[in-house]
Amino acid sequence: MLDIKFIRENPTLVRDAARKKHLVFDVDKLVELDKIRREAMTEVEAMRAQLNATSAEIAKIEDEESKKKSIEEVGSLKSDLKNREEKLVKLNEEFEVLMYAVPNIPDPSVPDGKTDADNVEVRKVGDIPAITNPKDHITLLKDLDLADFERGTKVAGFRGYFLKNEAVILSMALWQFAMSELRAKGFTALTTPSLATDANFLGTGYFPQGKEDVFHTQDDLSLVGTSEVSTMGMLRDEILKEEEFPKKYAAFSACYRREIGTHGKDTKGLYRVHEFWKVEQVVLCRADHVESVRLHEEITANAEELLQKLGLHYRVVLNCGGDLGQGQVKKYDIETWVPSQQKYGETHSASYFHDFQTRRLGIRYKDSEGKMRFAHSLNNTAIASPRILINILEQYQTQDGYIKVPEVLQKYTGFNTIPSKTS
RNA sequence: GGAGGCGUGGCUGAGUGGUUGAAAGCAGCACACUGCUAAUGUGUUAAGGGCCAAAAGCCCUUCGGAGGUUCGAAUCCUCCCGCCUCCGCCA
Repeated sequence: MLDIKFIRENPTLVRDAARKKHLVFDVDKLVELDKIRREAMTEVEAMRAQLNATSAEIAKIEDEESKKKSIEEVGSLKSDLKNREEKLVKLNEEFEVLMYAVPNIPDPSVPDGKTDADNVEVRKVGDIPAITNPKDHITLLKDLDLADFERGTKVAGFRGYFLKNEAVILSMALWQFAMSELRAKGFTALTTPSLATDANFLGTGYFPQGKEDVFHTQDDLSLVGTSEVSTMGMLRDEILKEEEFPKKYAAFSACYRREIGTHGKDTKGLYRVHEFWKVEQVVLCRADHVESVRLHEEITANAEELLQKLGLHYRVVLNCGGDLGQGQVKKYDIETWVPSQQKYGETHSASYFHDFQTRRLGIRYKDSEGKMRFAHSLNNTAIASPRILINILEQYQTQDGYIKVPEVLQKYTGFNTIPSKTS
């Protein structure tokens, strides 16, 4: 959500933002509605003022007879007011719908483009591992008895899976590794609720537009697709202390995604699943663009450092306008090398929002001049598993059929290799 | 599952139908004073919004949330949410 005053003064910026993000949004309609709404508001408020003044007078009247008379006189004013209030409520509802659909303004450095195919590569890090005839992760998982997809779908339906044996331990090692690294950088470790109320989804920008993408329960709670929802929600309606900034959280939770728009895509294996686990970096800072940018680079670097320590080859891409979410100002995706496909697959996503989320969530602080301000927010993946297992298994496979465990994980796994089970 | 209690400003906490947007304390800010670095005194400090070019000013809304009663509600009624206590149940 943006400040209506900003929208009023900069309709062109909003219009351009929608165009760049390839979103349909009618700014002129919003500005016009805002005008009508304010006129109605002024009217209603004037009537309320009159009513309030009259009530105050009535309180002072001693004589019962004239008191009664004054009370009767208020009647018509009240019914008139009620009518106008009802109209105003409707206008406000319409206004709110549009306000929740306003796109945030992308940074000028965001390239034009429609889909992820138009994203711009920023850098490649590490070397493409030299593996002849690499097996894909599904084959590896089956050969080494690390997953069961058949019974996964039996139990959980399409995209269901069981991880088994070393794959389980490897996943847990990854979470521990990510947590330890981030804690060493001053992040606060959290486990967060996977079930959350609508307000949290609305506040982070996933609702109302993305309502179809999440699982709902019969108790008005929905399953989060990322712990960003619950972590940001944790601070909803709070007034924070400026000196606490930047607040950095390493938030771990199960994540659930319906993947309704992707039915035909990535139907095999661990790349696109309904249920996974993720350590997420969530950061709040003071309302300062430069600080947001600095931290955005920092959380991107944090994720890269994890990948480097894991010895994985990856690249960073700058997402184009069409590949940005409604609230995102700028986003880097980190794509990690998948040898069997000879291409990169998305494993991380780092974005910043300015005050788009915090304005919806009501996360504020008092600045040094005593002015109330909305904080800025950012987030990035640290490690999402099982997806990252694809890259590890494939990049660490050997010609002999076993898989080496990345050195930094060995102290968590307690083993150095995942042996081949096939003879 | 049963019974009861509670939810007030950054924090603690008073307030049960009419200048109460809300006492008091703490914290914050400003000024004054003190030769000692923190105390004392005085004043001041809620948020969101509308009118306005802006300031000043005026006005509206907000005492967990949503409705209702009333000329008038933090205060009465209904529902919902959250917290606490006791009993039961389960581990």
